[in-house]
Amino acid sequence: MKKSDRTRQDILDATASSLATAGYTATTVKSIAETIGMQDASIYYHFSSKDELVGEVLDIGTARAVTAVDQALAELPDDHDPREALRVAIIAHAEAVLGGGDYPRANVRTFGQLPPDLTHRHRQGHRNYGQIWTRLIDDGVESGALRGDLNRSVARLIIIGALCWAIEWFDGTGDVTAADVGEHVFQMVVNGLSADQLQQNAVSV
Amino acid sequence: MKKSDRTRQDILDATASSLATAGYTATTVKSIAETIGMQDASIYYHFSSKDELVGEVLDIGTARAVTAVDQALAELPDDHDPREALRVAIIAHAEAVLGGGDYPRANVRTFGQLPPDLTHRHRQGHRNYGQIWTRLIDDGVESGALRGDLNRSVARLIIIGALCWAIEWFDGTGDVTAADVGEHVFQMVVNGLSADQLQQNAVSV
DNA sequence: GATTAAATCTAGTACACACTAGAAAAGTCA
DNA sequence: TGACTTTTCTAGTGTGTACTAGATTTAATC
Repeated sequence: MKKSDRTRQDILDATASSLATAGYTATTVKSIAETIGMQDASIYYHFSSKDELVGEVLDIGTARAVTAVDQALAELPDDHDPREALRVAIIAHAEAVLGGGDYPRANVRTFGQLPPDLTHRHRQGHRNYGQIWTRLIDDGVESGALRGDLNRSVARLIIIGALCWAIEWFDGTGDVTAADVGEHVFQMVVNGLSADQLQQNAVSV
Repeated sequence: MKKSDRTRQDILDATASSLATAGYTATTVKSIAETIGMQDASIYYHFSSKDELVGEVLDIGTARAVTAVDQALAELPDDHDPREALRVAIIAHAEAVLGGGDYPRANVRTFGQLPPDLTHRHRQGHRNYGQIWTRLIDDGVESGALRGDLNRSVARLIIIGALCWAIEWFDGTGDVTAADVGEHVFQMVVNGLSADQLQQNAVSV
């Protein structure tokens, strides 16, 4: 019983790592098995198919990202500015996906590469995650902190997109951290790049 | 001579379409051949390998995106505001990648799914494209129109990322157009979401 | 230590893929 | 029409993939 759990975890970890760096297609059952020193057939004692294994990795990734953002928001004071909530959520997302473990990275990295079944399976998870952001933006607009002349859904997807695409170029080397990327996204989408804007939250990297 | 050119173009078009909607792995030589009513082996009379064919599609896509942005910038008056240049470039990119043909879409859609050889082959093209944006941001900062306290490289990648990721959710249905997406990206990253900001370029969708 | 259960391995199957060789067909032009 | 070229097809090869069946080993229990 114990042995099985440990091996199962090893398989999940190896899969998450491979998905995060190599993508879905390049992540083969054989390569996963090799990483943990097993034969590929042995994987099937623990998981019934590649996609069930991948699906479980992606579920964990979604859960971790949601937890990271929820936790960051929970730590805010009760009377926080809606913009501060957005800032905290953006940075939490950036740290989870860029600086965090392989699971959330696997999730974003393989987005758009998955077979239809897996794509469909995770649509609901993504919707739930999107609702966190919908609420943040709605709060901001309704409180008057954020402008209301833009399409909120488009705005939400642009924020998430800027963050998700960062996985394609951010490598953690250099002196820009995952939190720095989040701070930049916040500065840009909330305060704007324009020099005419307020810069009370200016940051230099 | 004529027949061959037409067939070759059909193959390129079918490949671009498949890459843009299904991605690299799901785009098989057989599926391309089926689309244009041929046997898969016949493709090899026109192209020596799948990756040479895909590479050519991606080259065309890059070229079209570059042309679209360059052309939009060329139409600006000589004394334009650097922010207006950024706006025009962002909208041109959005229209080329979201509303344009399959070739630029194929380029963005397959980014991160390509085998190492193809990735390497297109790195230079992407670098050249990035330089257009580097120049736009540098102009803005040096003229004082854009704030200079942010990392320009990170800012550039965030803008491009917000635009590129839109391909994952934008479908052209509904009443949001590709240009609307571009306008939103501009409004957000330049003027900012914050209600405190200037809204002289406000847009409603 | 013997018996049972859990975990892994060996050795395969079937299939989809990119790609090849050579025959057949279609097109070109005197 | 007939000779020639260009284009496409038929029929395959080899490779890598997910996955299976059954033997074999390792661990747990009495």
